Amino acid sequence: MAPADRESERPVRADARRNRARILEAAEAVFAEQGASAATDAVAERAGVAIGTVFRHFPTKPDLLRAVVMSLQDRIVAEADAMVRDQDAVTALFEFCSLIMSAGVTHRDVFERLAETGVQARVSDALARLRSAVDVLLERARDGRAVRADLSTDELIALLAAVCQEAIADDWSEEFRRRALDLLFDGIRPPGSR
Amino acid sequence: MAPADRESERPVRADARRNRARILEAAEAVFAEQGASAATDAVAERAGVAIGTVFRHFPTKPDLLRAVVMSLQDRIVAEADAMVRDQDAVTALFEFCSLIMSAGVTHRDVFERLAETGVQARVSDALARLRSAVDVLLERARDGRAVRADLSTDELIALLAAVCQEAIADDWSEEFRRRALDLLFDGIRPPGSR
DNA sequence: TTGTGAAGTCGAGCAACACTCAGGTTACTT
DNA sequence: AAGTAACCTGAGTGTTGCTCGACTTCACAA
Repeated sequence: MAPADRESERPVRADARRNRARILEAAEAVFAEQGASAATDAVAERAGVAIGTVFRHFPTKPDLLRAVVMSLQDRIVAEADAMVRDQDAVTALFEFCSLIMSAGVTHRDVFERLAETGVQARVSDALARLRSAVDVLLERARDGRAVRADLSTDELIALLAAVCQEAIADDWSEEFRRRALDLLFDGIRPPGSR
Repeated sequence: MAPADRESERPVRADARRNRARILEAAEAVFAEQGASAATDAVAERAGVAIGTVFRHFPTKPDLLRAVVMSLQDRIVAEADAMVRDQDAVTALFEFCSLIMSAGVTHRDVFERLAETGVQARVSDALARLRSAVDVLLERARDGRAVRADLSTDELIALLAAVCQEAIADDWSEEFRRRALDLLFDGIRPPGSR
């Protein structure tokens, strides 16, 4: 019998893990500089590995691009998640939405260039990973009568994602972003609460 | 002196115009079947012309894809434009938004496949071409006290485009689409008008 | 320490694709 | 009918995503 079948899988070799990280880092830099249409060779060179290694870790180019997006989203998600834990006010939901939009617009150039090659960085995906956090915020807001009672988490996420996505795509100014959220929230508020 | 300098450009040759139309038609069919990553050869073959001809009319592949999108949008825009002229009720604005969303979702598969190669079929572009129509509808709605007075055409277009875009990307059901519009409009209505 | 095998790396090479261009063809003008 | 510019053709070029068999390195055990 195998000595240690914990997880039933052997641990990833150290050099492999190191190379993976290097490639990801290089890819982010290269794609940010030259756009998503940059050749994979460039990524390999910058990472200090051969082409084959890149394709071993990320079998296809979309896979690599997706990984870059995920790694970016991870940071945003972590940031948003931390914020939720700090805030306790009823307005936290609004602030949260505002933060998500700002974060998206900040990394706009990278998302934009990635989109050129057909890799969508869907805001709704990022928000889906924050579903439990949104749930908490929404329930608190409902209790505080800050939003209408019949609003579901799915609906909130969908609308927020929609506005966010467009804000990124069209590079809305901060003023315009705030105005959009205001309009959105006025519709979300319960009747007669203005 | 030139005999007829009307437009100062010679008319396009008949065969060229014919070929352009054929290529566009073929491209729409091929991309709908095989996705936007289909080779340009396939389009040329289907259109019954040589590769060079395709690239003469559409110098780059994104150009071709964009042209396909434009031709699709043209139909939707025409449909929406006709609707605006017929309707006269205050609810026309809502119906208009509903139509735009439906049209987008109907052609979802084509837009989706085009997006794979990085060609965005932006709803906001289509709406920008309908700006004057939206303007009319919005003014009517404002006069009828159906929307708040401080809502600008740009804001309306931006929000509508955002929701539409997401509806297409996430393939919202008709029920969900209606719900989203309801939420959006409740926020657009003037204070105390529910 | 040293042997062993699997996991990882390497990079020349292949296939597919976007795009070019020199030469032949066709549609308009006079 | 003749001239000419626009148009079409399709083999060819350069680039890119990806493969694969030979080689190397790590992890673990004896």
